[in-house]
Amino acid sequence: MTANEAIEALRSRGIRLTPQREAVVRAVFGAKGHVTAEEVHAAVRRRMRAVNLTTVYRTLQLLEDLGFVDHGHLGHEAATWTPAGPGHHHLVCGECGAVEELPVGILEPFSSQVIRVTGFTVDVAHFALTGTCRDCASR
Amino acid sequence: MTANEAIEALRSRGIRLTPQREAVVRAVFGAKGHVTAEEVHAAVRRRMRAVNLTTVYRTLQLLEDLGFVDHGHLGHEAATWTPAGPGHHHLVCGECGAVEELPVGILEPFSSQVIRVTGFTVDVAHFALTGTCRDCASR
DNA sequence: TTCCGTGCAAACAATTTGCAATAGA
DNA sequence: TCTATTGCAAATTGTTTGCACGGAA
Repeated sequence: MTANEAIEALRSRGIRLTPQREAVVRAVFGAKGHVTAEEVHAAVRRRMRAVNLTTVYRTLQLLEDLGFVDHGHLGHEAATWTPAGPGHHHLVCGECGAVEELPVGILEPFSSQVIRVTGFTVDVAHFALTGTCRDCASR
Repeated sequence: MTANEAIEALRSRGIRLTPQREAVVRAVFGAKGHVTAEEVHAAVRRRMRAVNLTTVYRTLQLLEDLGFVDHGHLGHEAATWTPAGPGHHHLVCGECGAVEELPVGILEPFSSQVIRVTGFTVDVAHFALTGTCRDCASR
């Protein structure tokens, strides 16, 4: 889904299209990777005079409810948003903060085992796993 | 490690043993499972007149630095502490909040694959995975 | 016109920090 | 004694909420 498609989807569902919402959509879909609400806020401000952080949060929430974006937690800090998609798992180094992305498929055997044993459907992408990266481990 | 052992270990390392610290140690080691700082605070208060929440946080931090306890995150709310140990992984149901514990061993094949491919040593127990439990999934 | 959406300020929860008073060793 | 530890209040960070005004449809 592209920014334009998301905007069109909003309109066709009868959801009011405001310049703020359009700007937030473009910021999330236009970002390279994960963005925090603050980052979206900053990006939006670059194009519009003033948009409230609250509005950014509310719009991200709306977009998530509609299934257009997802959010996850890379660590103790702010949540991050991405356009909705298959997602990937994150490994965050507790020492240096480096983030490594893994395709969710790598956890596939694990997820199926879990669902078989416990009935739990795992949402692998929501919380990151922490650990120690190669560089920090070798110190 | 038991509460008494932890207390003895503090003493033998020349770390000042205050009644507050002793109480926090007993609260964490005496709890059935994971406890939040608030819960430790409440438990401690049951035995002592007044201990500050700040002191509870500081003591938990100290105990963690010494390797006597670990903390993890089950969801968006408060962190939880447990006596240090092999740990287990947590699956939290996003719908109903049910928590399922898994021995970390179940992730062993995954962890070794990750360390082989990326060099990352995964700390499987720190953040919980989210998902949907059997009951909620069948609704 | 009619609500929905926005901005603002204030509320929130979990946790941390500065600093003076206090109490272990 | 002398420094580590405590308590208290205030600061922080990320996020949410209440409410009156303003703007999409």
